[in-house]
Amino acid sequence: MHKILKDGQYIKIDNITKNELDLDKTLDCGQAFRWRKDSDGCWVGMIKNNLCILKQHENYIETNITEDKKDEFINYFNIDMCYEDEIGKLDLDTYARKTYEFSKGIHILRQPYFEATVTFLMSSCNTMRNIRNIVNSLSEKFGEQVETEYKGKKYVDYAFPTLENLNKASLFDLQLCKMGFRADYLKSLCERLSENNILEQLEKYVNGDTGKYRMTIKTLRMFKGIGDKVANCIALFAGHHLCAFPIDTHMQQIIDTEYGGKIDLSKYKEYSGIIQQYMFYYKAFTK
DNA sequence: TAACAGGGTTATC
DNA sequence: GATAACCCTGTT
Repeated sequence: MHKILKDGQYIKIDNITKNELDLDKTLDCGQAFRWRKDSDGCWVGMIKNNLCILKQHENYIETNITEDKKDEFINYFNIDMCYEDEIGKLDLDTYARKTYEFSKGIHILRQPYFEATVTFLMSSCNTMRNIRNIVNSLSEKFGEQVETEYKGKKYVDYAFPTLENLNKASLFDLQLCKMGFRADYLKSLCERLSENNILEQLEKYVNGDTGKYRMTIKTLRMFKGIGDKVANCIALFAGHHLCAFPIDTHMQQIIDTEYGGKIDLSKYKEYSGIIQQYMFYYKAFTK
């Protein structure tokens, strides 16, 4: 079992391999769109307002995270859960087992609600590359710039915009970020959240039971541009409702070809969302 | 090189 | 249940 140790002024996750937490897969599997890998093989990205630098080694993960930020780091990467124990123990059907073997190392992140909601609002009828361009553009225009230095190298990034700042943007400003028809959805989202920040309520439902999951989906679907698929993505990647099972065209294809058009999620216990991500990753990255 | 199709969906007829 | 809303990319 891994441990969080001090490594000079920073912390490192010790005794952890790619089988448990694989940064490449986790940060590039379509759940988050703002992380980038630099020329030294470090993953660079923002956790709230902190610019994080992470590097995977064979038996540990190196970070620039200080002790006082430890808890939110553990929380973001769901390091508090051992996937090899939990998922490895499930009695999986053949296809699910195959996708698990291929995709293991993916952790489901706990992303901030506002960021995930905006991100997946941008995802409808869109490609990963476009989504990436849009959220980066939004961050550069409306997010706070953050700089840091690690091992003699300077890093610059932008925090995801706050609701307050994004709400100042006009429809035209938003359209400059190349989001097309989704600009209307985003404008409407910001306006409604400014009157009554419903997402703060949903924060209280993070990791919740099925009742709270249903409430989360119902609430999210009240916004323009959020249907069942997008709501489930947000519930899974921000709300950490691991039972959420977003069905896009790829997942529908898998259900049709591998499960005869209907899939029984109960066999995955409370972890169907994780299995969904394994299947999605398998389909996206094998050909 | 220009033209075109289609993509991780939703809202609205 | 069909259709259109946009920007980008790959293909021809």
